[in-house]
Amino acid sequence: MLDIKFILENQKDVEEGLKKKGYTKNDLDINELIALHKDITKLKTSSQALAEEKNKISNSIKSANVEERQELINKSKALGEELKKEQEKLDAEQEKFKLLELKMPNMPSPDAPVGPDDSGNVVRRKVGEIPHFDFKPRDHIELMEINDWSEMERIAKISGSRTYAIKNDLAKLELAMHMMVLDKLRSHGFTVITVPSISKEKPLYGQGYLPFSRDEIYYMPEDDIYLSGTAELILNSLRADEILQENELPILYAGFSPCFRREAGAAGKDTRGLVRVHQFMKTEQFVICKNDIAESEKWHRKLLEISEEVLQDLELPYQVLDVCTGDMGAPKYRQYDLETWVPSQNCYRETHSCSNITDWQARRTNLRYRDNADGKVKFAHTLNNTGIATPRALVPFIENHQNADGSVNIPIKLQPYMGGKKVIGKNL
RNA sequence: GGAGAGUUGGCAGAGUGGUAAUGCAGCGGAUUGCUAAUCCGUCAUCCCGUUAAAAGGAUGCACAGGUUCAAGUCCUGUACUCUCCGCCA
Repeated sequence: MLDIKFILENQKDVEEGLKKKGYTKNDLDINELIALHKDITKLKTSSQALAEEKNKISNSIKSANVEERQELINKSKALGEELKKEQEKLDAEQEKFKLLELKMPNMPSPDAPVGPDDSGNVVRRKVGEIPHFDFKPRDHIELMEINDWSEMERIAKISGSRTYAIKNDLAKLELAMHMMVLDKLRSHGFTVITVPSISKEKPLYGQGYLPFSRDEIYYMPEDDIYLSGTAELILNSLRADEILQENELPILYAGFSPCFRREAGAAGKDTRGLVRVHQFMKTEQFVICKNDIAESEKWHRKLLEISEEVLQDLELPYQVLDVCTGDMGAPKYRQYDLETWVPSQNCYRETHSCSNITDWQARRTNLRYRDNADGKVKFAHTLNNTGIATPRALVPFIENHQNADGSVNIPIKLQPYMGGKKVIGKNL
């Protein structure tokens, strides 16, 4: 959500920002928004004048004598009727305004690459060496089969497509990765928190999932409840409607939760294996900081650095993608994706997504803090990044670390979380 | 699932249908000076207005309705919190 005052004062910049994000006038016309705002202001002024008059009369009734009293009551009643009509008009206009306002994307950073879609994304750097195998490497599905690590076919009959069941050391590995990342985040000052995977509707608007991508979300009508696609949803609303003290900031959360996605738009993509499933586990990094672009950009770099560290600890080759304006989602100001090398696909696949949302979400959740310098109440900035998401992260992990016999090496940083094991596999 | 109690500003906490007390914290100012105290203003959103302020006004007591000239206060519904009972990993 953008401040209407900002839109009024920077109309050209906002139009430019919308264009960069790939919006046309048909998608979203800010002139419509501005016209509505003008109407609303007019209606407010006239209805407030009416309310003022009515209040004056009402307040005089108490001390009026019997003769005057009935006349004043009648007058006030008449004004009340008039006011009600004005109010109804105002409410209708405001409702329209709100709907439009919720559709307004965040303005992209001037530093973000400009492009229409993922073709405009820019690789900033590649880290780690792509492995060269002196044997024919297996893909993660074969590796799971020969090591007795999964029940993919059986579980599909029970839970449907895009689900997974993994077992033995691979199941342990999944949890070990989360434990490692949670410990790392704790050492960086994050508060470890496990959060629900169910949510009411309002937080989805707060995050900016709605009104944009309803198709992606599981909904349970009997309870009017949604399944969360990420802990970001919950963490973003955890402090909603609060006015924090500046010295409480930054707030750093390391949130762990099962995550659910319908993958409605992904039919045919990644149908086999662990890359794209309806239910997964994610450890999420979430930051609430001051309304200061230098400050939130600092945290943006920090979050990216932490997830790069995670991939380095897991000894996985990856690249840092600077996501372009047309490919980043509506809430984002700047977005970096980390893509990790997947040998069987001979390409990098997204495993982390690191975003600076500035105050766009905080306006939607009404999350504010009192600034120490001027005592004013301001909207906070929020940021989020993946810590680790499984089972997707297991795909590059077992493929990159595989041996000729199908066993998989465990990097040294992860070994403590695997009971000291250096290698896992059936024949060990 | 059942019974009862509750929800007032950043926090604490009054409020019997007639302009939301008071204290603490924050911010601004004044004053005295001795490391702090005192006093005044401000301290949720919006309108009008202004170079910027000030002054003025509207709204705001969990949310949504209703009754009334007038609702924090009365009525209805919903959400949430607490206590007890039931069920339960």
